[in-house]
Amino acid sequence: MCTNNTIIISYICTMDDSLKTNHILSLENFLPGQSVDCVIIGYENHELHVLVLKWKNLNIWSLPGGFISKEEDMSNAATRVLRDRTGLKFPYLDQFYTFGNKDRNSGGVDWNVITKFGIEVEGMKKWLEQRFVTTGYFALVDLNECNPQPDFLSDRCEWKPLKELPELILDHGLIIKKALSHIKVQVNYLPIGITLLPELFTMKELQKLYEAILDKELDRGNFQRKMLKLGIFIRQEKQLTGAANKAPYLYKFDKVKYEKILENPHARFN
Amino acid sequence: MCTNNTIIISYICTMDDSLKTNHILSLENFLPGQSVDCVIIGYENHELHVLVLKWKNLNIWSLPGGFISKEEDMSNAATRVLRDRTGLKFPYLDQFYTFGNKDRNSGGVDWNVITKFGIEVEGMKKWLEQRFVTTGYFALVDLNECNPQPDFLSDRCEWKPLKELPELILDHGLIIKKALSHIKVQVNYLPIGITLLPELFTMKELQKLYEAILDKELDRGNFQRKMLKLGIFIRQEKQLTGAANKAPYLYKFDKVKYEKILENPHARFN
DNA sequence: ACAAAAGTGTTATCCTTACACCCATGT
DNA sequence: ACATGGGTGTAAGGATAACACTTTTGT
Repeated sequence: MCTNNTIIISYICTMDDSLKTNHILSLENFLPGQSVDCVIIGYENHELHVLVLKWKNLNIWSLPGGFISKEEDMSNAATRVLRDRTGLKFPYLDQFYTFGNKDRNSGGVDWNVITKFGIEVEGMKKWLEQRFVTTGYFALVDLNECNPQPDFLSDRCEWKPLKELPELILDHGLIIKKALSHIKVQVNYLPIGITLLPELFTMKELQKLYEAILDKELDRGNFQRKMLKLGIFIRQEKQLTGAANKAPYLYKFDKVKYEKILENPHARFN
Repeated sequence: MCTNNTIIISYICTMDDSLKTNHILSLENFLPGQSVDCVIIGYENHELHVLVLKWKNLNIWSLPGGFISKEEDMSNAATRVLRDRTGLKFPYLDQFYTFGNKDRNSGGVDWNVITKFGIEVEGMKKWLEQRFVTTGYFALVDLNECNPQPDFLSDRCEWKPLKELPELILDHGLIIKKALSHIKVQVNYLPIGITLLPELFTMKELQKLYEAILDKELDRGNFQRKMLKLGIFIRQEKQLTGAANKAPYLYKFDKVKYEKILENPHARFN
């Protein structure tokens, strides 16, 4: 049982080195009935995107998630999931809500499907069928720095724009909604731009990002003035767009000043 | 084993009637390694208070908490704990954070003390010693409407002002801190006044409440104007204080208008 | 009369909003 | 020349902050 489990668990959960050497990996090494799910958010083409998994040979989609080793902090489990799916080392990641409804993961999924995945682990099906309480984490990432990797249940790991999200298993759709509304409410306290945009960006791009998060249009001139007044931007030379208009400036963040300003409430967008 | 457990569990967890009739109550009926803790907040004498428990015959203090039945939603467990400790039927209660550090409840407590409590349940000590992930809920209540009741571990259940909190077990101090900072950040979206103050109150009292939550002083005149402009107050006749000054008006909330205003951001206090 | 606290007023300053205007660029 | 979108300007209205003035009440 151990050898088999060791293989599987290395899929479920790429352990930290410290955990690897100290423990035999098997389902008993995880907290029963507890999991983490990650809403990994990126931004491209003026739209927010979420990273989702498609299950092997099936038209079933889910959020990336994982179990919590008895030897690790819960936040570590979330970091692990995020790292395994994206390759990112120092992501922005935070907890936003814990989903504990009794029936949240009963029904909707026939766990017999895992037998088709070539997974033969003693107790695996029973493990997956038990009642789970899951804690939702959200990550803000630069989509272009990610290298999406499917997990042991899935054959695809893809960015989907919010408006084209497939139907997701269980309450994963609700989990995404909750993450987005959390980000919307907390927008003034989160490092939105610095995590979701590439190193260099235009004010227009930053504005479109805020518009996507707040789900409403903002005035161009006012946005620019408000943002620049924060004093956390470094203006670069002009961009040579080749478009039929004035070339916009490129900006990058003054990371030191950004850190300071996040501690206290700053520019407000309502 | 069952009879004994049934008695104990009725202390740990006053079940809903629906649960009572359907299940034999024993430790196996609870989610292992998962709990809820409640930061129950009241307001009196210009200070925020938290409801805490003192363990039987010991100088050990903790937050009221409980376990989650396999047959109930997690939020129901929190409501149950709150109801059992305060008698309140329709409290304002919300989740704010889940604490999942590996070592959060290892060390610090010698669970052998429970043998002194006259509790003899098979596996009880082991149950309490396992690693727990706990979800924090906060409640905003009218302190005068509460009827504090100790649980099976405690002989006292008391309101303590924030500045006179005793040392608490495990990470319960941290849990309170996190709850307070959550309330501070969310203050404009929470029904602060309507839950924490009695039916009738003066503007001065409301101001002192906001000052306690925000931990800073506010200008009297500006506070009054800002609040009243919200249009959610009904002015009553003057109060006959007997103090050597002009008698202040009493107010009560217009609950219908209050509901509406909480949905959208309203008056801001920073 | 006086102190104390309520209720209300005043003013300068800042922020927000909704536009308008000019500038640079490629077709 | 002209359309397109960037950068900046402006003026009205609202919100904020600091403080002053008046009113009520018990001693």
